[in-house]
Amino acid sequence: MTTLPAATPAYLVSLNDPQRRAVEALDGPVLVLAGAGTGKTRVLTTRLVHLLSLRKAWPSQILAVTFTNKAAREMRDRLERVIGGATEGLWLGTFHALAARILRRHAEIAGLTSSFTILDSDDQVRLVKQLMQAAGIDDKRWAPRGVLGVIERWKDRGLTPDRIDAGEVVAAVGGDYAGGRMAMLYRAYQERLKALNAADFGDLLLHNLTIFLTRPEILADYQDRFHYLLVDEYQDTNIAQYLWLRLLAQTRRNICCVGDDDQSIYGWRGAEVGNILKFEHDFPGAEIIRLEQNYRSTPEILAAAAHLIAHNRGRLGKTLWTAAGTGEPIRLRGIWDGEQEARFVADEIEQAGRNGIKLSEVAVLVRAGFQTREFEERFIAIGLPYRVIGGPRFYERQEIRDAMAYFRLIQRPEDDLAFERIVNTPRRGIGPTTLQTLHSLGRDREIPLMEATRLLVGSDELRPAARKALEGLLRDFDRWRAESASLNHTELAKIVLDESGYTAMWQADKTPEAPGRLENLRELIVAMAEFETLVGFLEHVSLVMDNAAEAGAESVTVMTLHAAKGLEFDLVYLPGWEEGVFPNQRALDETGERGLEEERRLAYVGITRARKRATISYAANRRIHGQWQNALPSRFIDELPATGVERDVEAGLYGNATSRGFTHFPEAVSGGFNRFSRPAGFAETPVARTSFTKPGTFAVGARVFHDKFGAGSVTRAEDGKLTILFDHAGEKKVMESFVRKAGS
DNA sequence: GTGGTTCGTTTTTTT
DNA sequence: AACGAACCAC
Repeated sequence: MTTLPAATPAYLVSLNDPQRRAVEALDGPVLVLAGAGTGKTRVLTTRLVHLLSLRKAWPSQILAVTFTNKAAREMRDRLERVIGGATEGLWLGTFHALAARILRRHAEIAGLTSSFTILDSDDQVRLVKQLMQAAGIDDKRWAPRGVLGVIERWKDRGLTPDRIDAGEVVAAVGGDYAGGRMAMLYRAYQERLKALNAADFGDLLLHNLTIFLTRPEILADYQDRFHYLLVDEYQDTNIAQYLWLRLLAQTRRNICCVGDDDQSIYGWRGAEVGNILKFEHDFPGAEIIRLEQNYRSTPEILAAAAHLIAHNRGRLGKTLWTAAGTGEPIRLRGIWDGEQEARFVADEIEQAGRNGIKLSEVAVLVRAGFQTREFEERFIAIGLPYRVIGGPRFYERQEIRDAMAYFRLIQRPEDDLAFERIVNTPRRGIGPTTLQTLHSLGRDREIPLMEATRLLVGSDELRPAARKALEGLLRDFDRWRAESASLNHTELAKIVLDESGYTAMWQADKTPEAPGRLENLRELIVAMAEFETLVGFLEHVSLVMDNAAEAGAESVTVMTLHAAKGLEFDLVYLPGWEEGVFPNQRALDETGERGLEEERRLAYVGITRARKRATISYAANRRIHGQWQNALPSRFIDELPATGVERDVEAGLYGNATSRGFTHFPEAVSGGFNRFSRPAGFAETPVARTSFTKPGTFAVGARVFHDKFGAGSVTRAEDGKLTILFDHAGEKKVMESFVRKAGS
């Protein structure tokens, strides 16, 4: 190593050699391969500290990207602790938050305005479903979620509809889904988003790419601005994110990516391990630094993890080691059924608690969310305090989204998705029929639903009850909007929830969840208070808000393996290591060998969460979807080392054969992607599409026909609104769109 | 338009 | 088994 400067800053002294190199290699491309528990976060923050204290760059010239808000928050907190409040101007955030910031500045280039909304997944699905129905595509044969999944994977790859149409991506995965009409649906979806002035999460990145590629001077500006780039969890980046980074780093080439190819577990949502594997190729002359000294786990835990992950091909390769002395062996337990497995785990944890282990240092890590239930039931039965991480996020809860829809609609009356969400919540007697009428007019005139409502309440088109309800709603919104100018936004929010009857709706609700929902609404108001404006708050909710109540009482943590990445516990329980469950059968079916390797990395992540002891278990019988099933031990169990693992399998679990006699299922189905290649079946039902007349078609005296009121004569015509004397229904005011020439 | 009943589905999940 | 969506009867 080079000679140390006279005064080595304190923050460098306690680093080990590779860590220090990773901190000090400020210029040029650097890839830090940081194994589990090797002090990655520390290196990242110290590097930022180093950059700033050497005055290599101002905070505003540094771009630091993370995946989760939690990671971004942690990094900022740690940084501020070391250097005080001087992080002002630093571009630190998630890919999506940073991309949104850039997109707001240049929204017009992507065909949006700077006030565009960011859709949540619920909005997305509803939108796709509508498009499918409009196109006459059966949404039962092809799940809207599936369609959305394909679109999102395309976006993950940076593919715009043009590039799909150009056939550039011959193997565009999922192109044959929805009867081969995916490309058309994708285009329609994007057009609809543009019309709504909205973007989904994928768009944030995708539009950034479009801006950078079509406006070189804007790209140059950002390239010039960011002197140093820092990227966390690089193994989780998708292609769009990779392209985004590459464009920004192209000129200065001061990019430092930190990641671990062995912990890449998000391939199913577009992450490309390839990005980390080909870093050297993309940035020639890149320095590769391996962090291999583990400060977390015992040698037994590391050996088990290493032995297992060695079964994967195409790794960059790392060998974790530790200075720590011998610990306990990994424990392996074969158990009769799932219930007894939960009993075993619960009893052990209870025992550990009595022996002075803090429950907050114990975790149960499962493959899939549904597996938590068995443990919860058992924990409740014996009174063991626990918490489940995951489940719906705060802002994904129904009541929060409903409330947000009200706020969105005040801010942007043309937000049709928000309108649809709350037009009949609480119940106002607005059903599908009325809604369809609104839609027809909106589509015909190309006006938002709110505007269509305004027109329709001035006519006799709607049933009196519906008309009255909508009139009231419209008045409410006009009033709220007027008040929003003078009132503070939390006050306004309270008024809206109160006057809309939304709060009352939940107060009247007798289900056990109702009180919790009211509590959440109060929490929402509290959260709002931290923001200056409603707009600022809306952005926060779409992009940044995550699960509250992280810390808390002394309790066992139950969560999925995915959620556990980045965390550590003294004692870790890894139940359900059975073929089909883990590795997950669907992962195997859909992505074959690649899927298997990702499952294996998941196992690796699981084991390496443990500081002192890892306990793996599997059950011979398990009830899945209410049906009892036999299960074979996971193949991963065979991949654990012979030494350092203590095996204890109940006698007679698998007949007389050992688990090894008749191993595993045949290899994954060849071809994969079986949900994208279903045989063609019955014909699709085309949806009847009424054709509408354009305004100004009818003059006084014209004979017309209306679906509801029958035939009649026009007595007055103005501005698309007609007064008609119907032969049987009397005189009515009617929107021109809803009548046609008599006899046609 | 609403409320009750049956039918079908069921990974992982951040932003 | 359990939840949500779709369907049917009021």
